[in-house]
Amino acid sequence: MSEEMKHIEETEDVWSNFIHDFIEEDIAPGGRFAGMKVHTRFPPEPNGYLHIGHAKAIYIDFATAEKYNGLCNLRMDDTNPTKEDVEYVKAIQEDIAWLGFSWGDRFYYASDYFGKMYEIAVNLIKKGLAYVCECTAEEMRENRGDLTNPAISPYRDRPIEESLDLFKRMKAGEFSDGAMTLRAKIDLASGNFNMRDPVLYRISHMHHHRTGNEWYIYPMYDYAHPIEDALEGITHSLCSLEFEDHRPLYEWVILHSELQCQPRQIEFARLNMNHMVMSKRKLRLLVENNIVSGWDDPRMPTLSGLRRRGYTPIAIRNFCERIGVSKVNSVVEYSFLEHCLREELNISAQRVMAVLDPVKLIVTNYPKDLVEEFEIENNPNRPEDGTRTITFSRESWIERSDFTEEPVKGYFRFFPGNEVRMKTTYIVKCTGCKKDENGNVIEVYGEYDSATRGGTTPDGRKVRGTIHWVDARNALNAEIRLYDNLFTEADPESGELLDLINEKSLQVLENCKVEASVKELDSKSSFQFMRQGYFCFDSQDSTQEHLVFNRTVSLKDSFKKK
RNA sequence: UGGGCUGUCGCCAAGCGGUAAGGCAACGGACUUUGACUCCGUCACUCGUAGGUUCGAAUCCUGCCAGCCCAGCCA
Repeated sequence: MSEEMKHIEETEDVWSNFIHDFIEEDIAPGGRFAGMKVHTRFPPEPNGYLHIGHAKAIYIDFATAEKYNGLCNLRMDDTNPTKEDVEYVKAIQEDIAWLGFSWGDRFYYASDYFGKMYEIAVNLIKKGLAYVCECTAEEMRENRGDLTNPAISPYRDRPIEESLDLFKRMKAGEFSDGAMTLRAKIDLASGNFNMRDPVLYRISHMHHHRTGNEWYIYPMYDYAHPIEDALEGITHSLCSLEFEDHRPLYEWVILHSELQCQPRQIEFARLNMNHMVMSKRKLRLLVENNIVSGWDDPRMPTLSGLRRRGYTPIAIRNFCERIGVSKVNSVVEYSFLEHCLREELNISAQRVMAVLDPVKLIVTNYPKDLVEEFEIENNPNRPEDGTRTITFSRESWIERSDFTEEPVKGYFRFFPGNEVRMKTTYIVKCTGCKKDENGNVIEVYGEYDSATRGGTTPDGRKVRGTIHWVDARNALNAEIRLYDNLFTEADPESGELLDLINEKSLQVLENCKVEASVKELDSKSSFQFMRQGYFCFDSQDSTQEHLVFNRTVSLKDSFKKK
């Protein structure tokens, strides 16, 4: 079997969904796109940062093209100057590239096609398929009819020449915003409101981030999108479910535009997740009100926020792949995203030892001036990642929760009389502790067994507990930040903005102790924090004193009472 | 109320007339120099519901029920 065949077989094993069924039907002999290369597009409006919900759409658009050895374009859908800004364009490109998808040299703007769209509109008027309407927004609303009554349009039968003249003058900027619109002449009685003579063009004297003040009229999504797709030779225009009702209009525009390419629109359900808010409007409010530090605040569900929180592109892509594609309005559990990260980090993350809540351990029978070096693997799952050297001496920092005076049944870490393995070094027997006047443990004492170097037991005795630790002589003091989603489960869509903030989404742990080797590791690496989960450096603020604990990965209590 | 769409395990999701894949979560257990990871086991006699067609239905037909989307000069 050739590599290519193998690849195809593998990808087919991974997913199969209704979109593929349509595509396969289309590219099969005799199909709508027989013999053509599958061509998709991802068309964000540059009015905000991309979030995990967009990742699903990006994945579907790009991975579907990849699966059929086709192409996927990246296009800024910038047909509404009142909402868009260049600031977002770069961020969008960066996030998609970060996910590992490439649009090659096919980066476009809808605004590139304004001229062609205008020509097509003129032609529509000439064919009697569009007319200039002078209804105000209110009149339009009043005339729209309702579920059972058809719409009314007083300007519908305006002579072609008159519409042509008016439309040209609209373009020339003769009329003020809202004075008139260009409308398609379709069906005022349609049960589908999108077909009740939809607006094709509106007047706006606003400055456009790319075309400046060249245009006074801007095309509506329903008119612009099919033309953009057709001009780019898109075969499959994949979008979310709320556009199902727009498909007849999409097809109407394609048909009457008389363009060569006739793309097929296919809709899928957008991503919903518990514990996360995907509303761009709300995310923007958080940023504008400085409730978060920016779109890339690690508590945000944006791709840039998730990136700073330690998420990797592979984890997010795997997630998108495994949630599948369907037309069911579903809510994916956040734990599934966490799983995908954990799964990837377990393979790729470089390990390092750290103590979040330190208490000192003194090995009383260990020579005062002795320092021993040990080699420890960077990643037990991947020996090729090599080892690093750590030191061990008389005093170490251990986790406060790794010692107790009164062990519950099943507890097998430090308690007086119990032996514990300090990872990679020795087996240490707990001999007691020292407390302050309030009864808080301030030091733990133990005696090591020099015959157990490397953590082995020559006599074969079993030692169940193995703990992580950091040499007190050279430990780095660190502030570790635990990040979680900004939003709570509580009714994210209806609550007030401030009510949605989860105060526990950022916890700062001071006085954490991290092993000295950290300064030599790449600041973009993820690290596994023993027994607790993973943490990583914040790629925006990667000083050695600032580690970001990846809260997304299991903070569940690892010790279960039995 | 008109139009469109959807209902398979707590959550995703295969299935396309031949007798319910898989993943997440959960729960047992094994293993373990991370109580992690890994592994192994349990977890839908049933596919929104009521009928019908069929030797046979989650899959076809009909009715009903539930949910989502649409009356922006937003996308």
